[in-house]
Amino acid sequence: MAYTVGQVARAARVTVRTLHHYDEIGLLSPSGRTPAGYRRYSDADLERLQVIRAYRELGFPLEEIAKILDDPAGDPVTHLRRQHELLTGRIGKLQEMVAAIELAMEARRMNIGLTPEERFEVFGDFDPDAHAEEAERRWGGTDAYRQSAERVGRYSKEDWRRHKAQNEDWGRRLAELMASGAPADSPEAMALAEEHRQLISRWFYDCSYEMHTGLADMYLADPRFTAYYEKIRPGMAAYLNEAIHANAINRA
Amino acid sequence: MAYTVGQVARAARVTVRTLHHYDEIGLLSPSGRTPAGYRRYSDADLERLQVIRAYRELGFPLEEIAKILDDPAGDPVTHLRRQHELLTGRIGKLQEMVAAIELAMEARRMNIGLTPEERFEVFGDFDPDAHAEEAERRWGGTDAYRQSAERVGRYSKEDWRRHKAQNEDWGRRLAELMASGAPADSPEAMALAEEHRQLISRWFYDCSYEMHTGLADMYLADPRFTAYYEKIRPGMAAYLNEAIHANAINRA
DNA sequence: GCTTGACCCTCACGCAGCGGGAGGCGGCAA
DNA sequence: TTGCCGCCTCCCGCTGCGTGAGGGTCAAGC
Repeated sequence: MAYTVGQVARAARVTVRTLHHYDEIGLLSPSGRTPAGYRRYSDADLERLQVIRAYRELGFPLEEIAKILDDPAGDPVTHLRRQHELLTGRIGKLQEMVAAIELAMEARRMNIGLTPEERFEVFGDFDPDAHAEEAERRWGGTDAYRQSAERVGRYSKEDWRRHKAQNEDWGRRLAELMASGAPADSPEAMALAEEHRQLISRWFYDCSYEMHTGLADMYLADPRFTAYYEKIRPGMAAYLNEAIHANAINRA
Repeated sequence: MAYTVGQVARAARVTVRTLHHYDEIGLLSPSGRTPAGYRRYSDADLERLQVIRAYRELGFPLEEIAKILDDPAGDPVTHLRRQHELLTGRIGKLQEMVAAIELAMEARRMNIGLTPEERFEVFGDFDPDAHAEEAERRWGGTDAYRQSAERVGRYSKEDWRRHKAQNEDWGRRLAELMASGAPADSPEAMALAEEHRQLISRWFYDCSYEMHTGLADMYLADPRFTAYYEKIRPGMAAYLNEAIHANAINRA
């Protein structure tokens, strides 16, 4: 029923100093003290600390947390609800960042240049002003980028050439399969989808089925990726998309 | 090709002051200056800043970022890959937090007391020592909790009584349906699952179909929730779980 | 009753990562 | 040449603690 600083600290995964600090600034003062001056925390204090920790974890400054907590309208359910919303929002933001990184990776893999703006888009909101201002040189430096094989990093030119050859070979076979009239969910198409996935995994990053379907959708959504595949053979972007999805479902 | 601080700041969504700071500590020094002393950033500087921002966003201290960036083995793909891993890891952590919050919400709704440990479990890793130390009073204070209706916050006793009545009525009807032998994916069962979802939404928090299936799984995984339903009628936890899933699939 | 080790207390300084302002020069459009 | 915006260099301030120093306390075991 009554806990010492140390106990509270361990339970709440914070340091004793942090509790001292919260006491100092009046955010969480223990409801009692022993004759010797030791802090004694009650269950209610623990509950308050829990809420504090949750908001902190979500990036709230202590002062604001104090305000929220002292708001008379702030019952526990309200906090939980708000935290739930904030969390799902943050998850969404992180997923966008993941998508942006996957885009960057695929752009490298396919040697597609990104605009400066896109390279910063990872961080969410986009200032339309900055966008407009930089729009002029949007397609300026990209062509130089598009040609440089060193962009993929530590791979040697030889490595890069081999990857490119494998990739082109794969593309040829997929084009042939399409020409043969095999449906996108045929075993042969799925096999080529799987090969595509493993090509990525071998050369770039571990590509799960989930990621793979994400990439597939990107190929349809982003005109540059679409163009990449359409240039190999018209209809290939959609065909590949379907084959990748079929493959993912089949393997799951 | 050469940008001023202001331009870079706007593009990268940071303040000029931040760029000054990065220059001061040598993390990102512009590759040139004008005769007047104005900082001039090159494309390479921008690219470096992009990587810096990404790691910062992931919570890395500047010093560590400097180390990572000056690591000769650190090519761009390595960074992207690492960032991708870190991001998915963080998403996982946040999803656990979401699950913990949903657990807390449902525990409140069903008037099930949580142990102090669980209430802090939101924050990930659990110290087994602290756990052992507190295990004694694990079931101590819970009974008092279990009885207090005020725990749900700002609802009046009257509100709470009404929710309880609705809830019990719903439980009775589900039990009757089970007794009638209707399968868990029958329209009637799905209707009751939907009612369950709306009961939650009306009284506590907006419950999406996705959340609802998450709750359903929790009912099976957590013995306290299971017990809650089994006490109404044996087999109800599994039955409800199936009905909720069927309902979610049907509405999607 | 006494020691011992873990735990608690109160200062008090330090640090990261900037924010924000003062005071002043530079660039360029009208 | 005037005005205005943007750039420069100090430099002080803030948050949220970390990390001692220096010293009391409590429960256990002898």
